[in-house]
Amino acid sequence: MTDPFYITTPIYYVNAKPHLGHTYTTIVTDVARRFHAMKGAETYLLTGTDEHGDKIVKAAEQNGQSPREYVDRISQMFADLWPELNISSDHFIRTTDASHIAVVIDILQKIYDKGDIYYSEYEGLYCFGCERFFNERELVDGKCPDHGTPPEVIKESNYFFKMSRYQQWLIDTLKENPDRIRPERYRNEVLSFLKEPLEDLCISRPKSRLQWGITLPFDDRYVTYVWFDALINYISALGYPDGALFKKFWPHAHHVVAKDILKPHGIYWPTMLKAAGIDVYKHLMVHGYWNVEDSKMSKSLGNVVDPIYLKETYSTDAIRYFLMREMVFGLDSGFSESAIINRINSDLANDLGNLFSRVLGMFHKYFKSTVPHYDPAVQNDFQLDLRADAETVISDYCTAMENFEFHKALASVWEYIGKMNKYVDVTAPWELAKKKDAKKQLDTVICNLLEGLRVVSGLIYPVMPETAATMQKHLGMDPDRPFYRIAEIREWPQIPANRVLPKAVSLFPRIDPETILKPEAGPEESVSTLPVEPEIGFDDFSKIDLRAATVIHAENIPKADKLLRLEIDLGDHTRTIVAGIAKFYRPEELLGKRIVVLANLKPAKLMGVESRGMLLAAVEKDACSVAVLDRDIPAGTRLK
RNA sequence: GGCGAUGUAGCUCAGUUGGUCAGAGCAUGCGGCUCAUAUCCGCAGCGUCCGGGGUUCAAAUCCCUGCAUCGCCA
Repeated sequence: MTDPFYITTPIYYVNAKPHLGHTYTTIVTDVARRFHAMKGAETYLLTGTDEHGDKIVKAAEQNGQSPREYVDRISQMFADLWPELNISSDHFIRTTDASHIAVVIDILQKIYDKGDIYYSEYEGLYCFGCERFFNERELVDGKCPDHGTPPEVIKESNYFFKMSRYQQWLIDTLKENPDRIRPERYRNEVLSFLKEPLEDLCISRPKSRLQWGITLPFDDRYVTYVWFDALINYISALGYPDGALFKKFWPHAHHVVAKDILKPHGIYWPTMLKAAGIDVYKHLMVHGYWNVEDSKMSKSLGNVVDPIYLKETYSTDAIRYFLMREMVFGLDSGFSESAIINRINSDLANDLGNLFSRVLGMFHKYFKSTVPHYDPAVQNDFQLDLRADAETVISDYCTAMENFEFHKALASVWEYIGKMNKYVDVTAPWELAKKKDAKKQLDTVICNLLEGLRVVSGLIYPVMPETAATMQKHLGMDPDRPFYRIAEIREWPQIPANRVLPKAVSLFPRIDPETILKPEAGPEESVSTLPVEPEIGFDDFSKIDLRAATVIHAENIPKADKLLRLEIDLGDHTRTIVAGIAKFYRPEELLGKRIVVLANLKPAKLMGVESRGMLLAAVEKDACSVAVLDRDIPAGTRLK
């Protein structure tokens, strides 16, 4: 009856810890899966990790581990995180799994036998420091952006997948299936990309450069390019080609990805599937980015986007709600802790939590915790009809959820919550309780409110499963039922008369923004009153590698009104640093200055620019002065 | 440089085919209730619907142009 529902996250690249972006994507898939289960579908949720490629080898080296040890460790961090956020996948795939590797080899061989893979020589600009090719655009003044050295032209032979052969087919199939890639803007993006001739895809890396990958079945001197390997996870996980899961779920595949990996999923993957003789996935759902504003100046950005920090500070359900309510699927959204607190306080605490509390409070007070008899005949004494409104909200909600318009789905539920609050106000049960002849009315009013809460609890389940369960427990519903199907939620009334309900609890305590956002005051406000840091010894100081450096280039970073990007000369090499002084210095003011740089600071990415070190400056709220050396000294000289 | 998108109240955004379209939520101010987590309900603002031109009886909505922001591509 209801189609099976197969939904995937991308497999996450294990060169970094899980962060907010991974969290959002994965929660989306979990919410969608739970919703489809409510519609009666058999569901399958796949996530996992992508573990091959040269970036992994580098990251492992930096951590002093073998690639295997490293990927095991990071992969486990992902696997451990999802249950913390109430996400349970049906399978967690790793591209280092033997079963996955076997399928990749199978697909490669199939496409190779078909004649869609050929061997060819390639010439390009190669940086030996980075161990990778660059194209002209990526170079800065013709030099490697990381090493400051000019790349060399080298020739390399590789295997290529004839992606170009499927260009017209891909265009046609996208036009025949206008909703394959959603939202529409991303479909248009892919189509516009396809207006230009498609280049064939290089799918191998010589082992002289990279060993950490899947060896090509037809040439053991090469390993498979990481994207070609990775995408296949979506079918290898289901036991392609003959697995029962593959047969059942693959025709109903929905991939959820962030917009940065639109091209591999919108172009590489369908052409790969076509070449291998496999049907294309049903939907590719593309979402935007969370633009993070750090509200706590002294806390690193990393902390705020750390899923565990968020969960521990705000609760899993609150974070899930915030992410689903705040972002319009497909568009970018702002992320800040004050926005989270705002949502929690107004939507969760004031609207839903307080409604739950006031309804159950009256119920226990007026009915001694025992559910009264529901008499539909007593309806209509008031202008509001919670039962009819429930029908409407359930329909609106379902439509929105099916279209991945989670924010709309939740907004419609909250509209209903608003109606319930209004209903309490208009019916004024506390007045009815005082009148002797209004018992029947009071019964009906409370029953309607309990039923309304039941509907709400059912609908919020995909987003807030814990809260749904708590509400249902206090409404006397079956505690063993994880969720209710849409068709069941529609039935009204359902809460049995005479059932005794447990005392209410507070679903969402209000959060005082001060307690979370205040404690670690930013250096901006408090520098003048801060005591000097605790004493350190000389050995502590000697860990700090300060160097004289000359600014050879400076520019503003687009979109970042506080940041400047500086190229600095350190004597034997140059490097890029990012400085948060754009409000006080124009780029040209800094050119040629002899500044002081903390040279052994761990690199960090700011607004997409990697900063390798930081300059020293005296900073307060409205002023800033960069430390400069007052006499000539060679760049690179150490300060001590 | 090419293609595309967006620009609506302090903030985040709805506004389908041009005619109650000037809206919602949050924030702000005022009033009301007391069942409730100082919550809830009601009322009130503030907008040159980016600027300029045009089509039309009528445009936030269509056309042209300028500016700004963003995305993709080169």
